[in-house]
Amino acid sequence: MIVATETAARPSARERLLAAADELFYAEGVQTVGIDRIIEHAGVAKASLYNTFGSKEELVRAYLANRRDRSTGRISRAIEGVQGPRAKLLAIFDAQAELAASPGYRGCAFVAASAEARAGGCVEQATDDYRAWIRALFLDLAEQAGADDPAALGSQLNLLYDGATLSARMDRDPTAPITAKAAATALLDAAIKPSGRRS
Amino acid sequence: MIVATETAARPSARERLLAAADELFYAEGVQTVGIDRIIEHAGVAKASLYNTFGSKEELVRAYLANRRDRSTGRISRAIEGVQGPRAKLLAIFDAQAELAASPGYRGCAFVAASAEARAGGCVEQATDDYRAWIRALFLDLAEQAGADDPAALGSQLNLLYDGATLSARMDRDPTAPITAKAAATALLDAAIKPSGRRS
DNA sequence: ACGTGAGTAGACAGGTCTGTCTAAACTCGC
DNA sequence: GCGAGTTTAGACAGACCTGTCTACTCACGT
Repeated sequence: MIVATETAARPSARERLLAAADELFYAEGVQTVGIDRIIEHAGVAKASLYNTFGSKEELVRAYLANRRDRSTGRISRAIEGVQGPRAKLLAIFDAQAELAASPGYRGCAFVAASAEARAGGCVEQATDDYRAWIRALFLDLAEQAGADDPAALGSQLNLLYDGATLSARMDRDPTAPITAKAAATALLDAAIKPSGRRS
Repeated sequence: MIVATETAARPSARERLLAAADELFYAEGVQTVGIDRIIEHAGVAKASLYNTFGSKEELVRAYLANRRDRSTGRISRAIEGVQGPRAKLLAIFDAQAELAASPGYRGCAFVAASAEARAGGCVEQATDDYRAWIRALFLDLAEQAGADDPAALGSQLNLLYDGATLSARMDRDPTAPITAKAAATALLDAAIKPSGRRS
């Protein structure tokens, strides 16, 4: 088994391909960007791509898996230093605001990929995985926060999160997560009856 | 000028092309569906398409304009029989719920088209028009409802509306607008201080 | 020095796409 | 009937796409 040069001096062909795919697929769309653009941007030969991934679809799958890991990792990191479920929930929107304000932001990669892919393909599966993770996170934190109806609160906050994603993309408005956070605050206040101690 | 057969017995070639484009573009995507599929589904010759619209891009533009007119018309109809701005705002979500539960629903056509098109094209312009109309509607009703901060409330409700659109599509969950309506109710209660009369 | 294996450049096949063009068929007022 | 304009079917051009294949280069362990 040859596992050398994994994190060697210069990035391997696989890493350069993944980096190029991430950049181009996200910026212009999975369907729009062709293989030739990818390999040109990565600086590798076409045969290297097909030796490494086997097909474009497999490259798309790897691109989405990479996006999922980075997104869930970013959110996890954003809330891990925050104390209390209520503050954690609001910190999710702060992290989203920071992301939406970063240059080159074009909305959720899964929404874009899903709009281009046909139903039932590998894109749909990756999308379902990613969205299930976020949904579970909102539900978990809503339970921890002591909501009267955690499922309802979690869904509502998730809706705000999705809406901010969509608006930031479609309206090119990086302040959408800020608006969502304000609405989330109001929903939290309404959904959590203070049981003894005040905020 | 020849303007006969506008609404004659059998639909004109233009109408059949538009109907075919609406069905196929919405179901499978603007980029994915080719000219040949459109003309086959419409039952017209390729030359008729290019004589009528001139290019595929122009057909896409007509498709989106048609979608916009039907969407804004549907929303206008849904709220025109409802008394009071608060009830009108909630009726928007009822209309959305009905739409999301209809067979073949695949989310917002503009979101899908925007994900496929390149930035700056005619799709972006049509999308901006449509979204500006909805944004103005939410702002107008929030003002009429007497919100303390109409701009904030309008944006927040718009965010819920967008989130429900996205979730209904991505999660294949037609109940998302119902969830959004519940959240909208809570936001309305929090944003409108009762000034004299009760609900 | 040499063989091995990975990477490279690029031609190529087979398919699909948009858009043009030709020639035949059809419609309809007269 | 007839002639003018419209519609039709389909071939075609030119571009682009994915994926395969050949031949060459280069690093490297032994």
